[in-house]
Amino acid sequence: VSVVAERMRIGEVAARTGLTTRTIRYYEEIGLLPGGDAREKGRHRSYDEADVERLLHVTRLRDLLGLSLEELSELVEAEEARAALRRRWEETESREERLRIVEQALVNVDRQLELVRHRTQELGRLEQELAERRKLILRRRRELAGP
Amino acid sequence: VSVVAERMRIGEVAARTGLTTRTIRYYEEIGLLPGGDAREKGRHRSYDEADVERLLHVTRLRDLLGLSLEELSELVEAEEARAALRRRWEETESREERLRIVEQALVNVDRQLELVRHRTQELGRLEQELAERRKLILRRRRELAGP
DNA sequence: TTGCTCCTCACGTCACGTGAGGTGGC
DNA sequence: TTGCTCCTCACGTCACGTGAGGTGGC
Repeated sequence: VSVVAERMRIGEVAARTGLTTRTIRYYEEIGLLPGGDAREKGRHRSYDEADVERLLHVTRLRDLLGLSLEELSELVEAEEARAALRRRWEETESREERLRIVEQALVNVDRQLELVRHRTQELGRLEQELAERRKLILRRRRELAGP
Repeated sequence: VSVVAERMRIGEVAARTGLTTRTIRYYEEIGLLPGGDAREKGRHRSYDEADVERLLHVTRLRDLLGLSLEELSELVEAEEARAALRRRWEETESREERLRIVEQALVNVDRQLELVRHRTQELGRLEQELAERRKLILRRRRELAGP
């Protein structure tokens, strides 16, 4: 029993994602967001819940990993393909095809995990160095306050 | 016994920091890098070890924390003031002034530490969610491979 | 029907990249 | 003196911001 997808306009998507409408339109322009292919010029854009989640995920990767939009496109492209395939999941009775889809999803999430962990390590090193500096400062302060 | 500061030109600084000469000149242009105030137009720029370390630190904050150059300037401004004051450290016999310098350095490093830790937390949450997703995918794969 | 939101240009900005043509210093 | 590096414009690009003027749909 599938529910009809809740449709929203760009303003609501902007409010829910914290992005501007300009940014959302720009992402469609460069192909990062699919964008209703069959929209007549001048008519309003329409989005659903999946679009919001996609935007939230993409912008999180953008901010936390510092990726360019082109890199993001590549990273998420496979994911898109997966989503498209997943829509065919129900229709797909072939076990081999289902395995292919799942395998692809795994490669994808693993790539993202690797990037996140690498970043975390770099941040860890930076934190260590800052903490070391802090110690030095504290020591100097103690010496000054001392006898 | 202080050593005469090792002077280098912009190309060497670029090589050692991984930045382009254009970026280094741009940072000077916007005031992020002090830049030899008294350089005759057309003459070569000159840098020392401290400049290299400053650039390395600043670009690390830029990349890992995603700060704008203006935010970076503010964050590092206090640091610059500190460095300037530190040069006067030797000449400063006043205990109160030395304490002020050390106190300022502490505030500064603490601000940077807070930003780093906040980032680390956000990355941690993202990693958790991705790991969760990975589990789901693995479960699906098992089900497909099963009987 | 009236507002509010959305639409499409189109120019501005930030943080540089990329030459073009010319001078400096080991 | 000859190369190589550096110099200063100055225009291009990426990822949007910011209006201007006009239409769409509850």
